[in-house]
Amino acid sequence: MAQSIKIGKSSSLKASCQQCSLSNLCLPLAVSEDDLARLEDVIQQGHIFNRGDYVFEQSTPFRSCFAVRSGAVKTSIVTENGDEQVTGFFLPGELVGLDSMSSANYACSAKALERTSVCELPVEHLDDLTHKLPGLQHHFFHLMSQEIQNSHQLALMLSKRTAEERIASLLLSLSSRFARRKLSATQFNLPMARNDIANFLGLAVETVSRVFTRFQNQGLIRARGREVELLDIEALQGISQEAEDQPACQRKS
Amino acid sequence: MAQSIKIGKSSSLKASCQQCSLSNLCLPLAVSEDDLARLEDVIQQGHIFNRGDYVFEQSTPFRSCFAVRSGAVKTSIVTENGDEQVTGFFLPGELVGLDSMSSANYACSAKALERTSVCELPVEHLDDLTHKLPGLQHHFFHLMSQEIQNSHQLALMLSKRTAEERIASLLLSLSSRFARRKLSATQFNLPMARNDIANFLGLAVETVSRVFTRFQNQGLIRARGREVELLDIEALQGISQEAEDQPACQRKS
DNA sequence: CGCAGACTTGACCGCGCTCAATGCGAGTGG
DNA sequence: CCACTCGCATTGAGCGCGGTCAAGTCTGCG
Repeated sequence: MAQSIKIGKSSSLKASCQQCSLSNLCLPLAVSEDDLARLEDVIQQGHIFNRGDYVFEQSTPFRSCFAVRSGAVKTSIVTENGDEQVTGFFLPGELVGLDSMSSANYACSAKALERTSVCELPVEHLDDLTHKLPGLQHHFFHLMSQEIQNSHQLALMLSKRTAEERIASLLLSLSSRFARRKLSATQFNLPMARNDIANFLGLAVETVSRVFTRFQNQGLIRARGREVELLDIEALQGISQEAEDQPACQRKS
Repeated sequence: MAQSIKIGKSSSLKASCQQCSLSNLCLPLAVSEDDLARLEDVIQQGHIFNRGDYVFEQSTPFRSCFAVRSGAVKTSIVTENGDEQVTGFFLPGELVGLDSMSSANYACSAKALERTSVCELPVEHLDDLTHKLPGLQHHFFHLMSQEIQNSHQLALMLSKRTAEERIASLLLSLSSRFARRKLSATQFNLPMARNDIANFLGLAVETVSRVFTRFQNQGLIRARGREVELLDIEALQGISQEAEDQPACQRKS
């Protein structure tokens, strides 16, 4: 199923967290240099997954969180009925599995959207570590609370936003996350299929497709398959935050 | 604004967490008896809020989480545009504010839906405590991860469920949470207005109203204002989990 | 008693879903 | 090299759920 390759004997390819180009995203300032050394003993680097592989599957025993190093991961929950909800997309530097912390089993499945490498953080060791390093505990609380906030933002989108607003928001979110990694904010490849976008945003695939072409006709984006270029970011921001009231400048009183 | 009454000099009305009837919900088994004593030193009990009072407000400095002791609280986020999303309802024994943990400011507002008393857990002290009590850290990780899961379930509802399914789900959720506190699972008062239900479930107030009367006409519930009686829980469960496919017994192959 | 806010009910309509057909690119095998 | 297939994406036609707008009713409170 999931093809996981452990690399070497730990010395050869075991790049340290200190040298990792993502360290400022993945573990920002939370821990001192000394502490980093301890952390590295615990983290298992170099798991590789191919497109479609599961990093972990819902309802299997919870063992670890995973930091995405390269590639991309989507998480989703499945109900008894079999319908699925994509709950998030995770890009390099982001942490997957926080929704299962201290649970017996994984609360969602995590699937690689493309060839992806991750670092594994086994919880058993994490418990010890967070106990010894107060900064790390803080950091986890912070990451988890942000995960909650993200999910609340998603709920707001799903319940209040139109199709165009949702898609503009998603494009901008991806854009800023690429920018954080010093990649182009205006030109990138979508790691996920239209289907995943639709599911995540609570839309039909056809609607996603239609909005993409509409945006293209309006000159807001240029899209060919998964290649996307944002041509008018300000307009997209305007769409993504559209209020239901008229903007102040147009209101009567 | 928020009328917060600190009670006595701590000895008189300061019921201990051990004696609190909600302790098994609020702090289940996570800490030993000795540890409970330490915890009690930190928790401030007896804040009282009237209907409509804010327990805390979005974007004000984050200081504490709050455990609901009696009454009910709703949390909501507000965007720049001014539209609001109710993100949760909190009943006695449940913890409010986890989405702001380790943030500078509260990520949402919390408003009392009726006369409500809460216990306050100041984070500064919590940091020390979780450091000393490994069980408590676990407990918080667990509560926060469940909060994420709840929010993901909400997202699933908002993006996949019909109006009837959403309302059936909410009624059943409230029912089981009342039951956990040894209250009737079939007869209770809704702590929130139709408006709040509508906002939470991503519906219009009118739709909520219509579904309530439809359920009533079908003999599933009896509702008069905020008084609700669930007459056919099994039917409601059936509705809440309705699959988009035909049930297996009716499928062709 | 009267008012304001919450709730209900009805008529209408539009966004986005459904169903169905077609287009397109990549991988496969003859 | 083309023919074929399979998955994914696009486009069009039609319609239904739930939103909007507008009255009307109920409830609690001063």
